[in-house]
Amino acid sequence: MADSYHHGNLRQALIDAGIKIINENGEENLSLRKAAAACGVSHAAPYAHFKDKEELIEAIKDNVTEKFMEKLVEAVEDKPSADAAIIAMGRAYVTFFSKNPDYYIFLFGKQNITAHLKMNKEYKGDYPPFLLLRRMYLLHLQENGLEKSYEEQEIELIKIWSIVHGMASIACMKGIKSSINWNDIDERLLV
Amino acid sequence: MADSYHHGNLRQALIDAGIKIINENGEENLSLRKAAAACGVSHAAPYAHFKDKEELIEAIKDNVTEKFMEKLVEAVEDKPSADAAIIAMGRAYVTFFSKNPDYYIFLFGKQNITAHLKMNKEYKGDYPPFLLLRRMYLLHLQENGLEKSYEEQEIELIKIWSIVHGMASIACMKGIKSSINWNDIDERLLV
DNA sequence: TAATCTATATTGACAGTGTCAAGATTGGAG
DNA sequence: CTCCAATCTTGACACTGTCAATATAGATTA
Repeated sequence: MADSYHHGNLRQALIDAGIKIINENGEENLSLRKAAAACGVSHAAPYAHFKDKEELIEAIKDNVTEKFMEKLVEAVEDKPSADAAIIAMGRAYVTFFSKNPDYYIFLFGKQNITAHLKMNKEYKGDYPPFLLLRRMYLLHLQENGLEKSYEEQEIELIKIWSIVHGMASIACMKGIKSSINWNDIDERLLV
Repeated sequence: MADSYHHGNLRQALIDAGIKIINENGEENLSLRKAAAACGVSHAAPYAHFKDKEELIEAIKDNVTEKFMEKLVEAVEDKPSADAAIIAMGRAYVTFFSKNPDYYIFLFGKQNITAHLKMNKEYKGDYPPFLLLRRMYLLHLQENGLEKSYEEQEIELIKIWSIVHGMASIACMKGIKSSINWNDIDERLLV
């Protein structure tokens, strides 16, 4: 099936090839033609599966976000308390992008994330990692018998996420503070 | 001088044209040829001033960073205390990018900021806004008679910056929490 | 002033890019 | 078996970054 006229699974093959190119040569080196060539297919073949270069990139983003979510969910599982889960999630969040700066730039760098979120109906207007954090946070309130207004909750949530996301962001700018071991200090920042 | 063979100030004209294109049509629409055309000059003329497209972009980054620093310095001036200055700086930081999401994406989005910092000798390995924050923070310690180890200082600094930078980052993702008025809550987050 | 030098700008070319239109191929539904 | 819709190819176009060769002009020097 590999060398027949029909590729068989070109869509996923293009996504995988795209991820490979991005990891090896950066996003600016990703082109539809190269991805097509990597799949052994003509330069216009991708247009049977993606209307745009943009649509391929969005598909790759979804794919990477899935991997991201796997790490977050994995970090949250089997934790004794919501607080521990939140800390573990923050640690995983920063670690993920610290290990893969290319992914951070790829996911958040290029453009407003809104367009991405809007394209993917499954998100229903909210970002999966943020939803996970909210779930953990509500658990935290419940476990500690706390009551907060909706606005207070949103502010605290944004505060936590801002710290973690900002750390991840800064962790990717290695030039600024490469001496700090992010894996060690993220816990101290979150408590 | 405008229509003579020699432009007179093509370098700055290209930077200004570049900023205009980015603000009006986004960075992905910036091309050397368009910037050259906007200056009424042939398509290869920019190569007399910039070795690369990248070098033009770096020059534009410097230019935008200057504008950014102006706002931060302005916010810090004439404040009664270091604490007030830090809060004002955080507010200005978020406001700047909240008003100009394109600038946030342009400055931090595309690639690792390291390359940019390394290219500009003037930075000497540290980012001007971060230096300003550190100065304010040291003032804060002094005013309140606090003594902290170097590592504690760095962690607190990163923590503050992470909140602010993360907020700015998220403020640019309007799709996620557009209902929040960032100008109102940043103070509550910082104290 | 006149000659020359250097920074600046032009012209023309090349490979690579995204995208579209027209046509070829194929697997599967009827 | 026939035909259709999905998939893929071929060929073309405008646009891009970049380079080499050349032209121009402002400044320097003789």
